[in-house]
Amino acid sequence: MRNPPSVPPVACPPSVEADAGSAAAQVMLTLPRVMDAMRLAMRSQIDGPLSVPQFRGLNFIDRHPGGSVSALAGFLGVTLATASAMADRLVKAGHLHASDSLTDRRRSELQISAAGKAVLERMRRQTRADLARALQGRSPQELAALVQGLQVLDAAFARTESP
Amino acid sequence: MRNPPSVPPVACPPSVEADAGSAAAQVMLTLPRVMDAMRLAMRSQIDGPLSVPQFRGLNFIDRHPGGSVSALAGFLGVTLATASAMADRLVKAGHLHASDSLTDRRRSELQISAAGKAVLERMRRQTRADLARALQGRSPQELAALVQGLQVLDAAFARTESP
DNA sequence: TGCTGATGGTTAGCTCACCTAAGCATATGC
DNA sequence: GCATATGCTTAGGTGAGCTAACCATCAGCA
Repeated sequence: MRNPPSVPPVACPPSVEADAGSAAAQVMLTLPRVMDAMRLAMRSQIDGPLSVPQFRGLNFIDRHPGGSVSALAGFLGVTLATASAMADRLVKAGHLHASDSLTDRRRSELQISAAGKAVLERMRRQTRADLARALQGRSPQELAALVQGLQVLDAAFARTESP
Repeated sequence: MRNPPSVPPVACPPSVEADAGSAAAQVMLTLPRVMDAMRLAMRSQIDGPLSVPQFRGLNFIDRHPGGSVSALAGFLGVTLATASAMADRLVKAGHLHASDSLTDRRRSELQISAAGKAVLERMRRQTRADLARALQGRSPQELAALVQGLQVLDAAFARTESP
């Protein structure tokens, strides 16, 4: 049981009190709401109706060309079966193509297609714009606070993604 | 142009630059990851396997006893059909019970059951504890930044929930 | 060399969360 | 009193997730 450091080494004292518990409560309150908005923003895309998981998966393959289904599953935090099904749908939709690895014939290597890249790019921009619109009107201070807060979250929940 | 009240004007200048666009990008990056962790924390509950939407729904009814299916749908941001199905499952699971309204016989009034209340309470505590554990080790400053950031998000995406 | 176990994927079968479309019952407004 | 609006359900579909069972293939080793 540690008592809180009596004098936190900050130049600028935080204006809200927070411990891990109340931060957790705030996460439970806020995140689902915003995810809803994000899902909505993505679904309402004119042409490229990628779900949030599909968007993440496509992004992953974009950044890791030739990545395997297992790697995809690892990144998404789902089972192999789930990732396999998702890759299947993305291939069927023409966003990905899969080829057998030459060095390990069990493996299948995923590549993003030109069409997939285009969709991805459009989705990125559009969704980002939609979210940005919702954040319009927040002051620069608020936005800075938001980014900082999310970076903390990110660090706390980072799954080790290999470079 | 109002100056923004939810977060008091900070005396100390933000250490990150942020505009709505980059904040949006950070949201897209971070939120899905953390939602995954939250889903996981909820599913791994020994006894009360509520999904995130079910948890939210149960919470809503807990705070709004006698709430209708429409109200539930409105809160969750889903169609009536979806909310109806969800209420059905929750009733079947014994977490909720539904009764016909006396004043409007189309309406059905949802109440949380004692069992539901117990499950809800346990889930709340457990999930909160799980998330808090993930946030363990963050400094008080970081946690304060997180809470502030989330409050900004919350304000930006608040759906008007009736009193 | 051949067995054994780990790894990579797929298939089948299930639940839940979404949706749209269609339909039924009740309220309400003119 | 009839048209319209509201509350909800049913039917049918997709995607995301799971477990369990299974087939390949690879790698270690006796």
